[in-house]
Amino acid sequence: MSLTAPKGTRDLLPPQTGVWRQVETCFAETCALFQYGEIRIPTFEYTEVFQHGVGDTTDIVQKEMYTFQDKGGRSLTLRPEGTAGVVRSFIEQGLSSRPYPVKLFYILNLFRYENVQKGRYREFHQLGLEAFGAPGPEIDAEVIALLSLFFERLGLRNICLHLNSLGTAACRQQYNEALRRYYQPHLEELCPDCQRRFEQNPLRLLDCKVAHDHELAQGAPLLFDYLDAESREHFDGVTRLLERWGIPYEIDKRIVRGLDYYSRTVFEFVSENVGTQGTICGGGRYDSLVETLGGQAVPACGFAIGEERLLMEMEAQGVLPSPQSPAGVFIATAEQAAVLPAAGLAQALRRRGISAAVDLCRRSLKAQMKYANRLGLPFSLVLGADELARGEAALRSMADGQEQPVRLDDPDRLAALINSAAPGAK
RNA sequence: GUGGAAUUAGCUCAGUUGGUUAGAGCGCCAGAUUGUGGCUUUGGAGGUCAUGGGUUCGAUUCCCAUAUUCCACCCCA
Repeated sequence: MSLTAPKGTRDLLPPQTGVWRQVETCFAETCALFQYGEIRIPTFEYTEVFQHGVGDTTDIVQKEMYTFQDKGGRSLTLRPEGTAGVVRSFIEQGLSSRPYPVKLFYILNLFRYENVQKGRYREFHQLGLEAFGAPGPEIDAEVIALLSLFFERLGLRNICLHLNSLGTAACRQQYNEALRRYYQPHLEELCPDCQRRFEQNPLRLLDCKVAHDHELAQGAPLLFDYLDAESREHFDGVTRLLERWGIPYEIDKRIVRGLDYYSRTVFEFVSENVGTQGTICGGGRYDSLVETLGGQAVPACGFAIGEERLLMEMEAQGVLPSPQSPAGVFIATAEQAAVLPAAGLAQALRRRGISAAVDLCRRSLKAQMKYANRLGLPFSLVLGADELARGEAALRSMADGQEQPVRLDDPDRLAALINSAAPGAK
């Protein structure tokens, strides 16, 4: 038996989990400010949901899915992304009968069978949202405004917003043909990857890092020139709003997004601090996905933030919230006779919302004090024979060692005392 | 799927040009302090030297394979 977590997965332990929770809480609160509600969906779906939703030709479906048969012979897949499952739920639950737009956010763990590198794991986490039923550019811009506010609340700076439009499926197809016409004479010179891209996804040709191919891409036709009038108008609508809010953006004609379902607006937030996987957030509009998966034609828009990458960026910028020391009190017992009163007092304090712990290892008073110190608790409460005889305990401030007697029969007062001093605890 | 580097205590790392009981710092437990943490000091626990083969009188050390970690390609968050 191998006692290691499977490749590409990892354990998250306290106090690190507290940092994650703070980031997730901040996201949920920001979403609530824009009136999004949380959706929770299954960890696995029928495999077709992703085949049709993400697209049969994508890398995700072709080589990255954790697919298995259950005992009933059904083909199931651990979710490699959130959108397809949310759209499946939108259709199945009849959410199109809710008032539009339907605004949903999620915090999910996802699974992709890939080789591990910086900012990429086999199980990873995304903070994301989807908005259904709003056809205009206003929702695209608002979703970006939400992201902008979220990053601001986390204290992040200088995450570059890259913006592009892929147009409709029709003009993208025209453009793909134009690209092929442009590259056809040079087919032999292209790197093997690009020869494959030429067949499968010509848009990716623009993205190649090989020097020669990169040069060639400079002269390639621009997708912008193939946008229909409505897509142009839509795109202008997005940028107009971003400018109104003072949100900086950069038009990046190379961003393409890997998933088949995007149309018109696509965007990324990119950082230089996350290795070569610098995309912290990717999103855009997907007007035909609901229909593709068997629902009505409902336009939609969304994004996903890579939580691991977001945390890396926060660390690089030095804005990671420090893990919080526990608040509350450790009730130390100097005598066996104090164990029962200590247990009673601990529960009385907890009822009053004060975090309290007692010795569970039957250790010496000294060892108990050491324990309380190591946990970083602001207070300990010492119960011994002398104090018990007087109906008291000694409340000790761990920061300065000052002690004061407190009544054992007045937990309300004790709770108030601890609460009033707690905010100062580091 | 491909390529590079790495793997010694819970953590960060020394080390053995192949030789008997493998070390340090931090952390953990306990004592010095018979009712009190942090500083100091003393001691203790904790390692099949990633796993499996091979070479050798002898392998933690050399060789091969595998696993895992880190980084990169593809691609994505």
